[in-house]
Amino acid sequence: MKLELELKSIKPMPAHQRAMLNILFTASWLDCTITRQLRPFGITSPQYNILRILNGSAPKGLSVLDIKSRMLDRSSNVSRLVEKLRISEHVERVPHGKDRRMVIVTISDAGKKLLSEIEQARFMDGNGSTGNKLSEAEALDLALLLDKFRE
Amino acid sequence: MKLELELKSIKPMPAHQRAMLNILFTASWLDCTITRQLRPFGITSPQYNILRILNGSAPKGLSVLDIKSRMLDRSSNVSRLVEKLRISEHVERVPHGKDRRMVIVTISDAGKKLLSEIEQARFMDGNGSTGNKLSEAEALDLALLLDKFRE
DNA sequence: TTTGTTTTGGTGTTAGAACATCTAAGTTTG
DNA sequence: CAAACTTAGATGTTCTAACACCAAAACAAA
Repeated sequence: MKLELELKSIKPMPAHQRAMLNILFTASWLDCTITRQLRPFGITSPQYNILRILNGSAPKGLSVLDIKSRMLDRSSNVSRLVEKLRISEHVERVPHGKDRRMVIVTISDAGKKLLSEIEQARFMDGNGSTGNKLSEAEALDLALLLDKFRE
Repeated sequence: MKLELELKSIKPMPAHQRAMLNILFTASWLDCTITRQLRPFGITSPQYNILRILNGSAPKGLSVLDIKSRMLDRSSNVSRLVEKLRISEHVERVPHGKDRRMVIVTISDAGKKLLSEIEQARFMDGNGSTGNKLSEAEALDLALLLDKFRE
């Protein structure tokens, strides 16, 4: 649906403002659907984000700051999120050998299992994952425009 | 900067996933810059959103549910946000004549003044508002792709 | 009318975001 | 070496998002 209809906006907006509001609105919409998809698995969206980051760098682990620099939302509190994931046994924490300030976090087997379960469920869900209405070329285009938007 | 660089991602991502992550990342980035711009004015980003909505429908006011349906982030708690804005005297609340369940919220003169101050400051800021690196056509394109993404 | 349902807005609760601050370990410099 | 500074991570605090739930008013049906 067009943004103007979603927001019941009457007056037409300038193109740049429309793009900006649309980014915020679409992200909020997307975050909402992801949260809904994750709920049955007892995991939150930032926790899921961390798990995917760790999975991407497995079998090597990452330090807390490394995780933070790779996160979508960099204002979040990685220490506490990692602690939650450790309690639910989806990640493991080992002190770094050389630098005793550092903690290396790795995804556990249970964490990997959870990720694949979630991936399966999302695939089953709405005949493929969210946002697949776009063609391959359009998805590439969208990503490029967003990169440029942030410049 | 390219998303892959921002997130220090090594492996190339499928186009749809890249678009999705880019939406979330860009929105988080955008929200962060907006929050920083609003800080000197003692107002939060959802509060600012409400003020703009009310300004758009002034001099008529809107009910709480009407505001909610027009918000970017629809999960937010409009009652409490409006109460904050009422305390800071940027909005006024009057009970609806006919339907005593309803409350009509309108922007105050102080609220309008704040909005124009913010607009000025944002214009002064980074030689125009955020996201202006896009051409008019690109901004239109981006908005269209986001509309399609949500389908 | 009375009873049940829907709509509108407010509130209670919990987890996390947004900030600052703190401790310990490492690094640099005099 | 010691003192100053930097870095990594944890923690304390405040505010709010995300949910559920509640009360009152309007509405509908018997």
